Amino acid sequence: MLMEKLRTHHTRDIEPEEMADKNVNLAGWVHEVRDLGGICFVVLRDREGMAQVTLVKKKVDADFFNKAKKLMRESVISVTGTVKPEEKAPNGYEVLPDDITVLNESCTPLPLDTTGKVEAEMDTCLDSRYVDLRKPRTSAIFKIRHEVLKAVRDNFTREGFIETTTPKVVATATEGGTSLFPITYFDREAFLNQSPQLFKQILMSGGLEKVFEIGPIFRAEEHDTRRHLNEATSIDMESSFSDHFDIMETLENTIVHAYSQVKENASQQLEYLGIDLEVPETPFKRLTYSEAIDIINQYGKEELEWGDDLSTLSEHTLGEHVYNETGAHHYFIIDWPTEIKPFYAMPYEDNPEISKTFDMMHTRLELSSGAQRIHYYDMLKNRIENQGLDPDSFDFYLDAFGYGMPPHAGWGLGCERLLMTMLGLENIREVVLFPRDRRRLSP
RNA sequence: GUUCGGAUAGUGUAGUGGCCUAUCAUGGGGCCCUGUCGAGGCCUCGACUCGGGUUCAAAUCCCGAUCCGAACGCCA
Repeated sequence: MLMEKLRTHHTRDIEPEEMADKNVNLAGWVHEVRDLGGICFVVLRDREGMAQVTLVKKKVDADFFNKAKKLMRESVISVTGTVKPEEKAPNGYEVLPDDITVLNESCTPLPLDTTGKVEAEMDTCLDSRYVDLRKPRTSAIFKIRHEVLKAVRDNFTREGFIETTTPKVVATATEGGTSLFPITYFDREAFLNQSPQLFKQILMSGGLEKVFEIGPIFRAEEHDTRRHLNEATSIDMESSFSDHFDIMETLENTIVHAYSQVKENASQQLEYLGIDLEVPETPFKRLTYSEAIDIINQYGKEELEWGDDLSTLSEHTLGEHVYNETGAHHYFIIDWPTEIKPFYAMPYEDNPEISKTFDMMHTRLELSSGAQRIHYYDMLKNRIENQGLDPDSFDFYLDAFGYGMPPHAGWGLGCERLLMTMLGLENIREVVLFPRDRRRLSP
């Protein structure tokens, strides 16, 4: 049998009135079988939706009827039949089958229920992702993820950025701080890269002017929360002849475009998830770090001093305060103390205690951080030394600053955090097909 | 890593010392049923994480292990 005969249409392609009495081939999984005695409904599910296949006992061959009602849930089938508009059927039509071919029978019992009658815990779902993904709710998340990534690419492209890919296997623990995963690279030690940061800056020296990258980042931190992954997807950009305020606008535009494209192109998926998506309004509120500390000290349960990093609790205090004041989830914290930001952050010329940096927050979570970068060789080398790092291990990076590095700025945005906040999901693992966390290495 | 909580059929659960031959739902098998859409009715199958201990008696109490969840911490 030729493969194209297995399917002529997806379930959603069928227009009941236009296609009445037409012959179609559907292919997919047996979602459910409802045997009422004299009539039997087989619900076929494909990626796009579901179709009801109806068999009337009196009108079809007895063997065919008995075979259909014994179909196992989640077996893969192909159905040849005619379209019949039918008000009583779920999508306004049903298919009266001439033949049902079992392409591959499913075992029983299933590792989890795909129909939504019985919930499964996340661990169960992740262990059996191949079945979990057949739940319309789960696959909706990944269709939306696709729309987000597509929108992000669209937005960068229309703003004149070019897409790049940089190495994920790197020679040195480039930035200190976070732990890296060591690997063996032939006879040498290497690491999985924690961020494309240094490479995208080198590309500014390379004259590409505006670049972006969407790719994996790896962090060997033993964190154990619902918002951390050890392998995540980072949306990164770097832009020459720009300062931090310029790229904050790009970030706002990226977020807004992602939201509006999802709203436009994934309405069915949003419905599955029960989400009425609100596109955020720009500009996002800009709060200085000093103002943030004042708010936390005034409204929070802890005292922070200027120069402290924000704790989880204080992020929540701040996020809730901003939401109550503005009704918006997204906001910026700008002008951070230079000391608590990475070595490449550019200090203000008139006040080097603070830097041209920002974090972009969602009510309970940091989504992005960015900065204008230091583009002067000597200044950068000093900052590396001041932070207790060895400038020699940064040669491949520092060299790029000696031969015409333009002023530039950039940010990194966590793809998964963007998605989880967009969809109001509690656990970041829900938006990753095969999440890597402290404990999970397979599937 | 710290603190707290949990582990019962394939899945999700009820069950705080004897009434457990373990509840309910879903699912599998069987029977009935012509319009279901979480179809319905009847029958049936299928489980107490592991190892010690206390007790006449442990799913239940205690100790240890393993695994899981939540908050925090860590996260240039």
